[in-house]
Amino acid sequence: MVTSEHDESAPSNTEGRFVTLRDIARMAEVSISTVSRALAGTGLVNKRTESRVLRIADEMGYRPNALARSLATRSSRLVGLMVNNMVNASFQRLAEISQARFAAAGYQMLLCITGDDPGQEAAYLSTLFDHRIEGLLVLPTGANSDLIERFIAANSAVVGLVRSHGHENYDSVLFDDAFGAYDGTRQLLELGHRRIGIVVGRQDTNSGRERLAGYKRALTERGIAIRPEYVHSGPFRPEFGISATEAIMSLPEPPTALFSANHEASLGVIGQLATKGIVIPDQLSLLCYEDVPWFSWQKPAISVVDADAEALATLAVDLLLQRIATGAGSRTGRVLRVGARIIMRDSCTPVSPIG
Amino acid sequence: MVTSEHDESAPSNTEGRFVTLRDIARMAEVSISTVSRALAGTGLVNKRTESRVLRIADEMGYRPNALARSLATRSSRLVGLMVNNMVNASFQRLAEISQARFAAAGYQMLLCITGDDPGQEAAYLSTLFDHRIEGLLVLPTGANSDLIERFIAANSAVVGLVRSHGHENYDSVLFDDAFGAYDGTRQLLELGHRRIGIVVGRQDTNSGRERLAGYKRALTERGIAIRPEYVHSGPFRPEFGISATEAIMSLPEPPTALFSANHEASLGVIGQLATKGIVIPDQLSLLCYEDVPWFSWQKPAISVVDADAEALATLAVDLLLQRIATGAGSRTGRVLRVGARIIMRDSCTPVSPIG
DNA sequence: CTGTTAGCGCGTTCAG
DNA sequence: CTGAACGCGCTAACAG
Repeated sequence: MVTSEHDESAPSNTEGRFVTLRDIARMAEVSISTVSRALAGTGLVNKRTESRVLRIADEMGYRPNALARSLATRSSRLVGLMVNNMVNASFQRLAEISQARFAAAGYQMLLCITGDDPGQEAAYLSTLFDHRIEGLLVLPTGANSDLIERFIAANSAVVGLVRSHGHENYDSVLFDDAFGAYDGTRQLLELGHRRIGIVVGRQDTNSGRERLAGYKRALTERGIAIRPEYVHSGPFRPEFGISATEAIMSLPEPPTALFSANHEASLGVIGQLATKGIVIPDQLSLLCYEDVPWFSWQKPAISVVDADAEALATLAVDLLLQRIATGAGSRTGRVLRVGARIIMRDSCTPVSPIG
Repeated sequence: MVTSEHDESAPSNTEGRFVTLRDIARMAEVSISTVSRALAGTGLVNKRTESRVLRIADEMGYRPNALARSLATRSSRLVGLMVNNMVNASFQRLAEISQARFAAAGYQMLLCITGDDPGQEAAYLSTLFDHRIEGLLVLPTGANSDLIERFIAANSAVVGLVRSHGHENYDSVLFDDAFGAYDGTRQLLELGHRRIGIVVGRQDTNSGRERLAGYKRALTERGIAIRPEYVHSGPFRPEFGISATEAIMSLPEPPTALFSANHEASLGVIGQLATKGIVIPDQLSLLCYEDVPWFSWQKPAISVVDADAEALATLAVDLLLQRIATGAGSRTGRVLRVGARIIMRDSCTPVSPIG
């Protein structure tokens, strides 16, 4: 009886139709609710019918319709990740880690890549809102705070990443660039360097400002005057690294150490140093910012201040998950910082006594 | 009348509730269907009421519930992207490009990162199925073809990426590694090299096998015997690059050119070459596989056979989109190849006359 | 042009 | 323990 074949078209799932609770209910000769309860494992169902339903569901290849479930439960179990690009090593780790952790927590992740374009960002924020995401991890351009506010108004959790524009209504987790640069500069100081150049990001960015500030603080603390000709701030591009390096190293009195605190420019810095035949670390100690695998395979291996993207990602996801679980709760707008760590390899040495 | 305030709690969207069609309908004093039609821009609505509805919807901050819409229309407008990791440059481009193109076509992308683990892959395939994705871009481990078949059985489009295990039921777009390696080797031959070493991937992978085959074919065509001591195949890890390089370059008669056709190993190859003090390209011409930005900033800049991830991504997405649009249609299981391109920089020179 | 009705697939009362 | 009935928010016939 149970295994009898009905000649009414059996929903054999060969033609674009999906197996639904009703199909199983018919087959098992019980009601939809019973099937639903059995599948949910509520324990409110007769053991024997439960296992029978489960078996039939399995045989029919049943898979719940997440959309329908979301609608009924009013919870989408969807989260959004919105970043600039996927090229930056930090964002890669962010995507990998958050995707894994969200999945483990039963959430699916919608990925959006803005290219740092406010227009794109606005469009994506709307779509994500439409999908009723329960949480948003966002590296904001700053131009769409109103759209972001909409999420928290609708009771979804938001955690900001990497950038903060001051007074948002949600928590943000940022790199502690000020301290990282401070610490990196101090290391150079420890090695005896007194003439330290820096290539840093644009001063209208968080990281650019903070890293420069850290550098200055370290120097000032040691009573060393800031030499304007030693500091170059500019765009996050390799080309800028070239020109800045050229300028700094052509000085009548060039530095003995260079802090390349603009990651994208580092490519140009390293290239230009090689072009000029400046040998590292003998003639110049080099310290970069943000670790990438090839740094450790360079000759000499490049020392870095690593921004620790893993830590940031982990913290951000945990925060978001917790926020989702506990409800919006307190909208403090805290700013958390994840510390940088210094990885000393072979590109920095004590300043030579004659230097 | 229209603007009168009802004392029943107005849905002012300040408390986690979302504005629905019904809210607008009440406010505009029309039926839900009229609102739906007005918002959909069907033109089946009186111009004046349409604009009024639109205005009210806007004022109330209405945003359609994508989940409910999906359920009603039986189309989720969701697609899935499933890859190994996000570190590989090819996958980054894949993610960026596909996300952008899908978004432009009105699809949202669910990202899944498998870590090349069949277990993870299986879990993700199920979740994606549950979400009723309309299309899937997948770099398959090969262990879950049954789960992938389920998608095409359910009439969703599938396009395979990078790997093919032979006889799948869906189209795949792969890199033309055999030709890329063949072409790269030929370039080296053109430069006069006759002793050419190769460091390549594991022979139980598609790319590993094909690249080695391409290398061999180029040599054979020129009547040059394959020297076993010149070919090293192994894992996709920098460490392997080190040992392979060490072995090859310690040979009594080392090659005059080295083809590092295992991208991950290239880091180690380059590092080890530097360690041994082998100067490129004077003592050895070096050709790598898969371009990354830092190759062009090395001194000398590294020549590469670039696998052209953009082309692959673009083609794959187009294929999938088209497949979604036209329905499953022919399930030919075609295998498309995107050609590699050679980017000659400074790491290869003609073999020296004395060499 | 508009309103009424009927689902989409599922969870969740509320009675039995 | 089980089934009937309702609703999630929206689209899609079907009448008027």
